[in-house]
Formats: sequence, structure tokens, C-alpha cells
Amino acid sequence: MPKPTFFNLPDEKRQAILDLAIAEFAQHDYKNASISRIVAQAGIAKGSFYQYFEDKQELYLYLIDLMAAEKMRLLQGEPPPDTAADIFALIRWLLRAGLNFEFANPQLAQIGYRALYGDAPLPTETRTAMTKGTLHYFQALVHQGVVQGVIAADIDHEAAAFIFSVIFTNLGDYLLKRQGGDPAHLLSDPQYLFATAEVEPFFEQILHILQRGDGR
Amino acid sequence: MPKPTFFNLPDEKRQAILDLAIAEFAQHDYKNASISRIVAQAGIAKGSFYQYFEDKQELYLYLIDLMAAEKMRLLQGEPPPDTAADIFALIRWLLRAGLNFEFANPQLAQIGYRALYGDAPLPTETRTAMTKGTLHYFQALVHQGVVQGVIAADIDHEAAAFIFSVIFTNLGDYLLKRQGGDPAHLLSDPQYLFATAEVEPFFEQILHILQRGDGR
Amino acid sequence: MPKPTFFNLPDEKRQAILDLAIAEFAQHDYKNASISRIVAQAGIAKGSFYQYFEDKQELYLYLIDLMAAEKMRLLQGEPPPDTAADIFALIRWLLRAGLNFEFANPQLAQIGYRALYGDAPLPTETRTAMTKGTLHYFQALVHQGVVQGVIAADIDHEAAAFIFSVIFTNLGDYLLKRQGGDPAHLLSDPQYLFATAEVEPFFEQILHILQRGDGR
Amino acid sequence: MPKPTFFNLPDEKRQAILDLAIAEFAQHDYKNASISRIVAQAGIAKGSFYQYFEDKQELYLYLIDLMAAEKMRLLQGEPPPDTAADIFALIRWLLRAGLNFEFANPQLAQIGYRALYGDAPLPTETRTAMTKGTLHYFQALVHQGVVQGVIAADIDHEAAAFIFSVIFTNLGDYLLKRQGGDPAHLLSDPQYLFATAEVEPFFEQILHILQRGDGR
DNA sequence: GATGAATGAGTATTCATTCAT
DNA sequence: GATGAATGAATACTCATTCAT
Repeated sequence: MPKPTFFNLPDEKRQAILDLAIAEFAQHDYKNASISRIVAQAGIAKGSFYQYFEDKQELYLYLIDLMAAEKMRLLQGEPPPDTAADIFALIRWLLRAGLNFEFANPQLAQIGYRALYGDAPLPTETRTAMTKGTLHYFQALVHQGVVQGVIAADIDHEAAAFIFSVIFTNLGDYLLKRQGGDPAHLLSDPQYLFATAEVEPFFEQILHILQRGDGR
Repeated sequence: MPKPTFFNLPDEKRQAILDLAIAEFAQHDYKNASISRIVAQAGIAKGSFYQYFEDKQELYLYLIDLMAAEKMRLLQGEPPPDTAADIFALIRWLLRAGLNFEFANPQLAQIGYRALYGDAPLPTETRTAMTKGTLHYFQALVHQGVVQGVIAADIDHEAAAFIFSVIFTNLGDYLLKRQGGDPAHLLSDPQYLFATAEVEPFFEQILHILQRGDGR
Repeated sequence: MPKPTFFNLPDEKRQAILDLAIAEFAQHDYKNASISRIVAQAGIAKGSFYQYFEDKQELYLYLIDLMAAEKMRLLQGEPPPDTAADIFALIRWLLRAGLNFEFANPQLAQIGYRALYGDAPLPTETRTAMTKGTLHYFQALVHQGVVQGVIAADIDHEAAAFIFSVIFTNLGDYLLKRQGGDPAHLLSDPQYLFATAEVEPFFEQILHILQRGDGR
Repeated sequence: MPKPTFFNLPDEKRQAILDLAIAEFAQHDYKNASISRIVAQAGIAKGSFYQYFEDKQELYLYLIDLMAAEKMRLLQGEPPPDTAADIFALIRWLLRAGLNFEFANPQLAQIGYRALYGDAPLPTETRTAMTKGTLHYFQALVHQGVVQGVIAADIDHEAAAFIFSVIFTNLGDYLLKRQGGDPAHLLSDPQYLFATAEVEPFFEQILHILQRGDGR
């Protein structure tokens, strides 16, 4: 957690620093992200940064927290469809909420990717929470679906959860890149707004395959 | 491409350098991989390295090439089953060949992961080739499957290719982590041999879902 | 000298600040003693410190003054034995008074040691006063002793004063270390009370040598 | 120990770096001694320093080694008088050899003082060797003197050793300061040569007191 | 009189790359 | 062709001091 000093800052200034930090950690992985660059761009003194954060890692972990919080906010913003009714509706909703997060916060999403695959100094708990968390969640959903009778009983829970989570995790990245254009542009321009309408049909196709399979 | 001097080296020495470089870039991302460590372990002079390679990036790109070549070698080593017969058999074979590569060359595979998600200075062409290549290949397979009549006609080709490729890309990593144990151990011990038998049932379940879907 | 604001402080608060400052300068030499740590522990604002003291050096010099004053207080507290009677009795008393000071105020004593041997920005006058002062005092005593007839007339005054003062200066440190234990403990625990009885015999032996010599 | 690189340097350059380092660590204690200043004055690149030494501490410990070696060289240069004959002659010789070292190498001697009283990161063994070493040596000498019959049998060995060693340790510093002049000058001018003849009478007086005592 | 955020020159250390031998 | 010392810009981080509120 940042020091109180940071939260006492005028909203505008605090947000400016955060935005620059997010951009920096989205464009470079942990080791290469440079505190010097951040403070230079923010126009604050080196020492001031250390009034706000204990060290580089504290800033980084705070960004991870922000990312998780923002993701949660979107996942809990609109109430999900009634689980009791149809587990597939919930999965569809989950995937879409994930997408919404990535399109609304491509830089935070990128930081999330780096956290998963990079060398960031994450507490082990956080790291496992990030990977196993999604898996376990989907596994529970699959179980529920079987009980409900909307998921075939002979399906392997783990295999299904793996497929769901790997799609959940990579769909946003795929669509972002599919949009073409300059990914660097996407990352450096937080204003970028994705026309989700464009991806609707594709989205439905994926769900269709997940439900019915590719086979004939 | 390395300079001619590199290829004039005795096979043994050249391979020793390569092995150390692979281990280094598997354990650290591009920026943190250290030329100093490589030459120290290889017992060659700093300057000699620059007789063999223009710079750090040239070595790195060469390793990426090696990785791609090795992957290709495995994918083309044993002839795949007759495509004409059953496209699903080919997909199963592909996934398994991908796994074989990851288990046989965990360090190269790790370098591949880092290339996809890290900060490496890859030429845009190489980067897109890595992501789009797999996709296009699967898309072609899907098309063929439809023609053959083993893949349902109403399936979206792109969606199916996306699902195949995302599983193809992540399956190895998932199984490696699922094995538990120390991933560092896996990476630093190239002798490590995976008991593929253990993963067979899981593998079949995934294929089953891909073919028949989760739905009931 | 501290600013008037410092002396206007409630006694309790002023003393708390002083105690923390003493502990800080006893544990770290001048440059490494941290104003930040002092104010943090004292629970006062950084800026407040600079209302009390011009700068770090002013605080430091004030501590040196305190140390000298405290030493003087002990040296003059109980009246020394009658000089006229026996100069050796006075020297014995002096050495013991010095020890009392070190055992009663190990932190102040430590600050004194650092002042003699460290990098502290002492005014030259203060520094010479600290070293030469003791010497001159002992030299006067020796002179008096010769007049009294208790010190051999062929003794060199300076040499004798040097020996006395060097023992006076180092005896406390030696005994403290000889006690064994953790010197850091001694320094950080001002409550520490030295069992002076234990050092009595050693003390007498030293005086014996000073008076009679080692020779046979 | 410095890296081989350092010893491969031309004698002149290597010595220049050492001289500057010695001056730096003589004028500032460990923490305040600045690698930046040393390399700037030596006219070498920051990075070069780290080709020669692992880090700041390695340089420092090397200087301590140099100091000890130089002291040993002087203490063993001219063979000491025959111990069997007269232990007091040996003590006189020891004190003089100590003095010679301090006058010939005032800066190294100063580094030694700082090591004893400052916050330097010395291995515990080294630190205790420096303090206890001298004491034990003198204690052994006293014992021998008693056996020889030149030291009175009723003398406390520890007390005598303490007095000898404290004089041994401080005599040089005292004489240097007594010379008056600017101690900074002495430290920064390694050419400074002390006229040892001047201190002869004083030296003899001290020995006289140690042997016969001040008493009448 | 009290506050505490802002400052910026300072620190040790790293490392890909160059170049004279 | 091999060597390995030299380089210097880069890094995260510290801390006494100032000053607007």
C-alpha cells in the first residue's frame, strides 16, 4: 500500500502519477520499468516518489491491486444472470465481463499478462491466486452445470475448466490484436474505446463451440 | 544470424555456448539475461562473444530461430496421420507433438513463452508469425475438416482455430505446472523426462470436449 | 545552541527528543545518524525539528555540550579528596569518577568516543579542548604531586600526564568490552547498571602499577 | 582480495588508485568514503573500479590488509632484541616499531584508528583480532617478564597488559597531534616525514614510568 | 508555532559494448 | 581470431533541508 502521503495528493496529480506508472509497467516488465522515467514524465522530484511509495515493488503491487479491483468492479458491477437458471449463461456473462475489462483497461490488462508470464516479484500467494483462482472458479461452475443437467455428465471437470479459463484469459488479447492497428497505440492511448459490437458474432461462435463441440 | 566465426567453432564449443545461452534466456527475460554470465560460464572472453554475434539481440533472435526449427523438426519428424482420413486425428497429433516439444525442450519452450509475453526486441514480422502462424494453420485445418465432413458446417472457422491454438499454446505450460514440483528444476535440468503417460487421460478429455462440446 | 523554541517545549517532550537524539548519535556516527529517524520516533514533524535546531550540526554540538556538562557534574558532584593531602588519592578518584560517568551514561560516553575518533564536524576549539583539556589537567596534578613529594621528582610531567589521560580515556571502554555481553545492548539500554564492585581489584592493580611501576 | 584485473594494472596506475583510496578512507569513515570521489580523482571510469574490486567493502578490507601487512613489515623488519635477555627491551622496541609505522604511514594508521572506533563492516574475527590481539601479546610478554625476573611478581598481568597496549595504541596519535600543525595536512601529505629524534626523550620518559612508576 | 510534502544532489552498483593488444 | 580491460549511462534509493499552508 502506498503511504498516506500519496492519498493526500490532489486527485488530479495522484491520478497523473498513476496513469504514467500504469503506462510504464504496461510497456515494460517489472525490471525494465523505470522509476526515473516515471518521475521525469510526471514532473516530480525523485525523492517525492519515495514519499509516496516505499519502493518500486510497493508501486507495482499497488498497480496489481488496482487491476484486480477494477476487474472485480466490472465482474460485480452488473449482477450476473441467475446461476440457478443456466450455468452457460453465467459463463457467457463471465467471458464478456472479462472482455469488458480488457477493452476498458488495456494497459492494466497488459500488466496482468506480464504478472502471469513475467519475472515480477509477486508474493507467491498472489501469483497462485491469479492462476489457480480462475481455474478453481471455472471448475466449480462446471460442477454446478453438471448438477443442473446443462453440462454433460461424462465431461471431465478439470479439462473443461482448463478450456474455459484459457479462453477467458486469452480472448481479450486475441481480439485486441485482431483489431489490427498498432498495439503500442492501444497501450499508450488509454482513451481507446473498443466497439464491442464488432466482436459479438465471434463471441457467440466460441460459446457455440464450447457447448456443442466442433464435431459433426 | 551469427557471424561465420561462430560456425567455424568446434562443434562441441559452439554447442556449449548455445546450451548456456538457452539456459540463460530461459531463466531470465531478454533484458535480464546477462551476456557476462554466459561468457563466464562458457569460459570464453567477453570480446570473443562479439566475434560470434553482432550483439545481444542477434544471439537472441538466433535462439528464437533454433526454437522454431526444433519445433518444426518435431512437428514434421514422424509423418502426421493421413489428413485426408480424419482431420481430428491430425489435430490430436498436433497437440501431442506440441506437448512433446515442450517436454523435450522445456527451456526452449520457456523462451517461446517469454517471446510472446515479454519485452523482447522481436521484429514485428517474427512476432506476428509466432501468433498468427499457429492460427492460420489451424484455420486451414478447420476448413479441411469441414470439407471432409468431420467438422460441423456451421462452425465459425476463426473461432474454432482460436480455441485450438489457445489450447495448443497453453497446454504444455498447464501440465508442467500441474505436475507441481519446482518449475526452476524443470527448466535447469534439461534431462528431465516427463511421464507423458500420466497426461493421457486428461489429453483425451480435452479432445472429447473439443469434438462434442460441454453441453448436454 | 538550540533555538528558544526548543527550551519553550514542555520538559517531558524536550527530554524525549533529547533521549532519542542521544540514542541515535550513540548508535551511529555523525553522518549516519538520521534526523528522519529521530523525528519519526519522537512523533514530531520534520519541520518542527528545524524550529528547534538550526541544523543537524547544532543538535550534535548541543549533545556534546550535554555530555561535557554531565561529565563535569559527576566530576564535581562529590567533592574530591583533599588535594593537599595526597595527589594519588585524587588521581584514583578521577579515574573512578570517569568510570562512573561511562557506566551511568554509556550512550553519552559513546558519543564522546565517536567525537574523538570519527568524522564529526567539531569546531577545532572543541576538539582540542576535548583532548588537550584532560592532558593539561593531569599535567597540573602531576606538578602538584611533585611539589607534595608524592610523585618522584625525576618524572617527566608530560609523559606522566599522557599515561594518566590515556588510561582515563580508555579504561571505561575496556571494562565495558571486558564485561562481554552485547555492547549494543549496553548502548540501547540506559537502565543498564554496572556492578562496579567487580572491577575494583583490577582498578587497584592499575593504580599500583602507575605508582610503583612494573619493574622489579 | 581485489580481482586479478587490479594486479595486472601497471604499477604506477595501481599505486595511484591505492593512494587515492587510502587518502579517502583516511579522511572519511567507511560510509562517508566515496567511490565516486576516488574514481573521479583517479581519472578512471566508474565501471573500471568494479573491474578491480567486487565492491566498496572489498576495497576497504584490502586497505585494512595493507595496513596490517605494513605494520607487520615494520615490526618484523629489523629483528627485535633478544627476548631472553630483557623483556623491557622488547617492549621498548615494540613501542618504537609502532611509532615508526604511524609516522611513516599516517594515513594507514588513521584507517586503523577508524577501524577500531568506527562503524566499518569488519568481519568480527578481524575486529577482535585487532583489539584482543595486542592485549594478548602484551599479556604474554608480561608473563615472560615475570619469569625472567625483570617484572615484579606481584604485578597483575591483565592490568599491565592493558596499560602497555593502551599506550602502544595511542602514542602515535598523541605525538602526531603534539607536533601541532594541521593534522589534515599530515593526512593528505603522505610525504610527511617525522623527525623521530624529537620524540626520543619523551619516549624514554614513558618507559621509565612504566618500569619504575610515578610514585616516590 | 507546527506541519509534512517537495526537493535534488548524492550514493553504490550493473552491464552491453568497444577496442587496443 | 582471441583477449579482457575500459567505458559511461543507467538503475533504485537516501536524506538533510526548505517552505507554503
